[in-house]
Amino acid sequence: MSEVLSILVRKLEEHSRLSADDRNVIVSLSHSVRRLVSNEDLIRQGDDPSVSALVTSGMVARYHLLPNGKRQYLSFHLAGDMPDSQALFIQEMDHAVCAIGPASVALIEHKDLLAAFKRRPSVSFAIWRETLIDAATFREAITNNSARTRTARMAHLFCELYYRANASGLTAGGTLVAPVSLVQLGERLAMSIARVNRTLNELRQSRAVNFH
Amino acid sequence: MSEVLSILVRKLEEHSRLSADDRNVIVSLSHSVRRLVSNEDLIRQGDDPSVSALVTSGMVARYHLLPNGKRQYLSFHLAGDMPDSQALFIQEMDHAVCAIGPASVALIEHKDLLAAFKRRPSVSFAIWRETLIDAATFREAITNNSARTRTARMAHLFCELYYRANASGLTAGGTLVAPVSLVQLGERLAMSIARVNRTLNELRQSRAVNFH
DNA sequence: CGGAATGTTGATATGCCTCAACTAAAGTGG
DNA sequence: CCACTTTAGTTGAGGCATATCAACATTCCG
Repeated sequence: MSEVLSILVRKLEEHSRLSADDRNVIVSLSHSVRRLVSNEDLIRQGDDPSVSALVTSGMVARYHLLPNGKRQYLSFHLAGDMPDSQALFIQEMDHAVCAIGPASVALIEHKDLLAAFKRRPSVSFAIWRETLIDAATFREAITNNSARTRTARMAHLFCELYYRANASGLTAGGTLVAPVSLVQLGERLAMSIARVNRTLNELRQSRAVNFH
Repeated sequence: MSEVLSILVRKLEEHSRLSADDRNVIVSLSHSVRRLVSNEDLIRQGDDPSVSALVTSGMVARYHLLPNGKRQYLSFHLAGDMPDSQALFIQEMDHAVCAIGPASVALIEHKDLLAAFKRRPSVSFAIWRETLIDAATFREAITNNSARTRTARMAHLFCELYYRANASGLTAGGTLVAPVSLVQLGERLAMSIARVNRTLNELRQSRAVNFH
C-alpha cells in the first residue's frame, strides 16, 4: 500500500473507471523513489530501461537529442504522468526524459507492471488509454508548431499545460508553477530565444500573467 | 478465417511475437470491407466510431481540420496499419482520416476487438505496441517539422514512408507508389506549395526519383 | 473536347533567425 | 558578506528564407 502511487490512481481515474481491485493492484506496486535536480536526465535516448517512472512532484520533459547537440522538446509532464510508459513495450528509447526544475519520480519495475496487467486487464487498458492521450497531445504539437502563428502557438502550449495541471488539481489561484527557461520554450515551440521573449511580452501585454 | 486479416498478423509480427492461438483469434475476427475513393473521409474529427479500420490497400492519412478550413496532415498509413485504433479507448476523434488515392479498409467492431483482447492479452499488447510506434512517429514529426531544414524535412518523410513500406513488403524495385499531392505534402511538412515544389526539384537533382 | 484540379515558375514583401551588446539574477569562493 | 563568474533574460539591427501572389502549363476527368 503506497501513498505515492495513489497519485497514479487519481490520474487514471480522470479518464478510466477502476474497480477496487484495480486500485489495490496499483497502490500495491513496489517502487523506489528517485529525486532529480534541475536539468538532470532521467532516461537517455537509446536507453533500454527495465523500470518506468511516475512523476510524483515537479516537472519533467521529453526531448529529442539532435545530431548538432541541440534539443527538440516534445512534451512537458506533471505529477501523475508516466512519461516513459512506452518503454514497457518498446525496447530502445527514441527520446530522452529530463527534469525541468527539481522533481521526483517513483520507479516501478516493468515486470511488476506487466504482472499487474495480467491480473487486472482493466489496469492495462487504463494505462494504454493514458498513452493514447499522450499520442493525441503529440499530434496537437505537430499542428501547433506547424500551422499556427508564434503567438497562438505559445498561448496554446500554456493553455494545454494549465488545463492538464488543473484537471489534476495542480494549480492554485489560476496559476501554474513551471520553471521552464526561454531556451526550453524555444526548443519546444520552434522559435529562437529572441522571438520567445518578444512573443511572451505580447502575451503579457494582453492577458496571461507570466513569471519565472 | 480471413485472408484480409492476415495482413494484420503480418504487420504485428514485424515487432511482436504471436502464438498460433493469437493468430487464430486475429484472423477469425469478423469484419466488413469498405472501399474509399480518393480524398474520401473514412472518419471525421469529432466522430465516435464503434469500429476500427485496418488498411488493406492504398494509402490513408490522418489530419487535423483547422478552424480556417485548412488541414494539417499528421501521418500517412499503408496496408497493415490501423490508423484509428485509438478510438478503441478514446471516445471522440481528435482528428480525421481520409484516403490518399483509392484505398480499401477492413472494419472491425470494437466489441469484437475487446473480446479478442480478453481472450488473448498478448494480442492487445501487440496492438498497444503498434499505437506506441505510432506515437514515436508523431514525435518524430514534431522534430521534423520544427527543427530541420525544408530539404531534410522532406527527405526524412520520404525515407520514413519508404522504410515502413519496405518493412511491410509494399515496395517494388526501390519504389513506393504514393499518390500524395503537393498540397498534401505542404500541409504535412508545414511548407507552402511553391516551396514543396522547389524542394522536390532539389531532391530530384541529387538522389531521389520522384513522380506522381 | 472543355473545364477543373494540379503542378510550375518568377517577383515581391515580410517575418524570423542570427548576431551582438547589454542587463539582471543566481550561484561560488574568498 | 561581498566581489566575481556564470547563466538567463532583454533588446536592436541586418540579411536571408520563405510565404504570398500572380500568371501560366499540364494533367485529369467527365
